[in-house]
Amino acid sequence: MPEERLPQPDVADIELSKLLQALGDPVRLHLFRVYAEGGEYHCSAEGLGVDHLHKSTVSHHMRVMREAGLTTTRVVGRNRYVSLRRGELDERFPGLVGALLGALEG
Amino acid sequence: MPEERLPQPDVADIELSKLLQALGDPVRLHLFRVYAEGGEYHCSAEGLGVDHLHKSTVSHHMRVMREAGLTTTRVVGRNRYVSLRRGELDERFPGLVGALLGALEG
DNA sequence: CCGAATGTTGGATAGGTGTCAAACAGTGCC
DNA sequence: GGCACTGTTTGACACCTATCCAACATTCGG
Repeated sequence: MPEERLPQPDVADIELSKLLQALGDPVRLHLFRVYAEGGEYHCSAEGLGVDHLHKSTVSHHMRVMREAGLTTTRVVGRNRYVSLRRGELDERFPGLVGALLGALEG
Repeated sequence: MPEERLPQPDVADIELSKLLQALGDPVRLHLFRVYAEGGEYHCSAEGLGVDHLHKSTVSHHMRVMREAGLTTTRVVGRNRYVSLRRGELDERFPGLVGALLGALEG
C-alpha cells in the first residue's frame, strides 16, 4: 500500500497570509522551530514542549499548520509523523523560513 | 514643540508571534507591502488600496500594526503619517522583512 | 467662530479561535 | 477477542477580531 498522507495544499496554493496567521500563535511558532530542526515527530513525541496542552488542542494546532502548508503528515499505523515542508517552502518563499528561524534564535 | 508619535513598542520588546499575527491578515499584509515602498502615508491617502473599508476599520488595522511594532506613526496636525520601521526591524530580525517582501512579489 | 476634514473611540454584531472534555475510530499487542 | 494506545472529531465555552456605524475630538481654513 502506498504511503498515506493527510490532505495538504499544493505548494502553489499556499497563501502567505494564511501561513503567517498559522505562525502568529506562540504554540505553533514553537512547533515550527522544533520541526525545523529536521526529522519527523509524532504528535505525542517528547521534546515537543506541548505537554501542558490537551491532546486535542495539539491535534488542532497541527491541523492548522498542515492546512496552511507548513507541514506534511505521514500516516503510519496509529501514528502521524509530522515534518516541515522545508524544501517546498524554500522554493516558494526563498529565504523566508531561514529568516524566521533566525528571528526565533535571536 | 517636539515631534509627536503615537505609542509604539521598543524594538527589543517586539514579539515575533505578535508581528506575524499582525501580518496574518490580508488587509494588513497589503498595507505592509505598500509601506515597504518607503515614505509616509496618512490614513486616507489614495493608493493605499483600502478604499472599500470604513475609516474606523483602517484605523483599527493601523493600530494593530503599530502595536505589533511594524509601523511608526507621526502626528502632524490632524494627519497621522505612518511608515514602516524598516531599519529597526532589519536590525532585530535580519532578512525577515526582505524575505516577506520577496514572498509577496512572487 | 463655524464648518469641513482627519482620525479615534465605543457599541454592536457576526464569525473566528484556543482550550478542554468526552466520545469516537483505527491500530497494535497479548 | 479484548484492551491499551494514538490521534481525530464534536461540543462547549470564553475570548478575540474584523467590520460597520454613530458620536466625538482635534485641527485647519474661511
